[in-house]
Amino acid sequence: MTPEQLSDRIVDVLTALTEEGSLTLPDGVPATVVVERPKIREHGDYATNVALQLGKKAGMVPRELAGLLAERLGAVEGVASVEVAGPGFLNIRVAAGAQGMVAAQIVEAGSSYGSTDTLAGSRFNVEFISANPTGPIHLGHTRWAVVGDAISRVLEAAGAEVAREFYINDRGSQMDKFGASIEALALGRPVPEDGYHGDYVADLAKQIVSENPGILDLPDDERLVAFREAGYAIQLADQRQQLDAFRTHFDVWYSERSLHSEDKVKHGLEKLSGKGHLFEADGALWMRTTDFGDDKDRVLVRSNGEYTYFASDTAYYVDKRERGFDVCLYLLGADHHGYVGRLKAMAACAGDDPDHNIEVLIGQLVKIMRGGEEVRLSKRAGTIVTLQELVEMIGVDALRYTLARYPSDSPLTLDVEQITRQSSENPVFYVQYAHARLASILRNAADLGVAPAGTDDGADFDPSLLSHEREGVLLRALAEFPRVVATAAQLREPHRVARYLEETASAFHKFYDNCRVLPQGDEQATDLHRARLLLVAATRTVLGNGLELLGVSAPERM
RNA sequence: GCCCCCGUAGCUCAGGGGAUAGAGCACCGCCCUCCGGAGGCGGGUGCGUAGGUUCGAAUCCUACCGGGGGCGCCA
Repeated sequence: MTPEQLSDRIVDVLTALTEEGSLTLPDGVPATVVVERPKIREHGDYATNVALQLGKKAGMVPRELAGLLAERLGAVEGVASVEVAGPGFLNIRVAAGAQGMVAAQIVEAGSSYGSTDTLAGSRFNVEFISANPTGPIHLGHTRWAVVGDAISRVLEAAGAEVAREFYINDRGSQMDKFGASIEALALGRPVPEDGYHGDYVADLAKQIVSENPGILDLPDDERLVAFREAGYAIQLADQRQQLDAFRTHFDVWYSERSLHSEDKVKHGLEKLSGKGHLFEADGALWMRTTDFGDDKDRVLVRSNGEYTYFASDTAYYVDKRERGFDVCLYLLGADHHGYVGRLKAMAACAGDDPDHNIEVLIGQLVKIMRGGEEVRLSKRAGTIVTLQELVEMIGVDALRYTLARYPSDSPLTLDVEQITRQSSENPVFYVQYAHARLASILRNAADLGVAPAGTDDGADFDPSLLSHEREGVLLRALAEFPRVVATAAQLREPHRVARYLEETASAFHKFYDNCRVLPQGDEQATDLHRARLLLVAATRTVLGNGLELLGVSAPERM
C-alpha cells in the first residue's frame, strides 16, 4: 500500500461518512489528504493530520473526528491498525502483505518507476547557462549545467514535454572586446583594460593565427571581425564539447544574432505594440513595465535607433511562446536577480500570465575555496576555474552529484581540497556503492540459480514474507519515490531526489545488515530468499532511476 | 537609499505548519568463520534577536541585528 493509495482510502472513508450524515464538511471532501512517514517508529508506518485539518470545518473536536475515522479506517483491507495520538493524529500500520506488494510493482514498472503524469500536457522551455561565447564554461555555469539538466529530467519524469535551450549571447560589445583582446595578443600589443585577460585568450590568438595565415595582413576593421568570429567559433565548439562530456545536452542552441538577422526582434516588438504597453519618449521606444510592478520603464530602442539587450530578450520570449511552450523557465545567476521584475512584467506586457507562462529561478553563488582562500570567478580575470578543470579534479559523477544535492537558491561553498581529498567519503559514493552492492547480489543470485520471487522462474511472490522491521522501512522508502520525483518537478528542486537516494541507500544498508538475502553454504533457497531478492531488485531499480534523474552513473561494479 | 538571497551541531548543509529538529565531515568507542567493511551500531545543553498569526512555527508575517549579491538608453 503506497501513501497515495492510503490517501485514497481515507478520502473514501470521509466520503462515506459525509454521505451517511455523520460528518458535515462545508467545503466538501478534499481530493487528497496528507499522508506522511513519521520519524518515530511508535507513530506507525504512516500518519495523517486529516482530523486536525478538518476538525474545525466539521465543527468537531479533532480527537473526536480522529476517533470516528480510526474506527472506519481500521476496517479497510490492508490496514492493520489505526491509533489516535496526540491532538488528533492518526497513526496507521499497514499489513505486511499490502506493503510488500510495492516491491513487485516496482520491478514490474522497471525504468518507468518514479514517473508520473502530474505535469502531463504541459510544454516547458528550460533555458540555462547561456554563456557568452567568449570563454570557457566555468564554475558559475556549472551549477546550472547540473541543476538545469536535472530539472529538465525531473520535469520529463513528471510527464511534461521539455526543451533544453542554450541562448548564445553572440551579439554586442562583449564580442568586440573579445575579438580585440585576441587581436591585440596576436599583434603583440597589450590587451585593452576592459578586455579578456585569461591565458586562454593568448592560446586562441596563437591557434587562430596558425590556422589563418593571412589574418594579420587584413585591413584593421576586417581583422578585428576575423579574430572575433574565429574566436567565437572555437569557444562555442569548446563549450559544447565540455558540456557534452559533462552529460548536459541541449535540444536548441539559440543564437541572439539570429533574432536580428531574421527580423524576429522587429516581429516581437510589433506583436507587443498591439498590447498597448509601448510608448515613445526622448526619441526612444519604451516598454511600460511599470504597468506590472517593475520599478522603472525599460528602453527597447535607443534614441540612436539601436535595439537594447532587453529588446532581444523580449523578442526571444515572444519567439519561445510562438514555438508553443506554455512555461518558459529561466535559470539565472544571482547577479541577474534584478531582471526578474522586468522579465515578469515583460511577459505581462505581452499579454501572458506572469505567474504561469514565465518562471525565473535564481541560483545563488557557488564559492570555491582553495588553500583556505576564495578563488574569484571572473571571466575577465585570469583565475578561472573552468568546468574542464573541475571535472579533472573531482570527476563528472562526484561533481554533478555534489552540485545537485543542494537547493540552488542557497549559497554554496565548496572546498577543492576537501572534495579532492575526501572524495571517497562523498555521499555520491554512498549511493553508488549501494547500487553496485545491489547489482552484485543479483549477480551472485544468478550464479546460484536463484531468481527473485514473482519473476519468470514461476515461484510466487508472497509479500507478507517481507515482515522484518528493516524490510518495512525500506519498502516505505521505495514507495515514496514517485511522490519525491513529482514534488521535485513541481517545485523545480531536484536536490530532493539526491537527499531521498541517500536516505534510501541508508535504509538498504540497514536492511542488508539484518536480513540475509542469499542462501548460505548448502542451504536450499526458500521463498523468503526469493522475496528478499525481489526487494533487492526493486531497490536497485529505484536507486538506478534516481541517479539517472541526476545524470549520475549507476555502476554495476566499483 | 531601494530590491533579492542567506543566518540550523565545531565545519559543510538538509528539513513545503505537525509529535522527541536531522545527515555527512571531524572526534571517541564497538561489530567480520558466510551475500562487497566504500558497510552497520552507540556517543550532542544547535534553529541570529524580539514580537505576531493558530490547536501547533526552524518553516508563514513584521521589525531589528549579522553575512552575501544587485540597482545603467551596459551586455
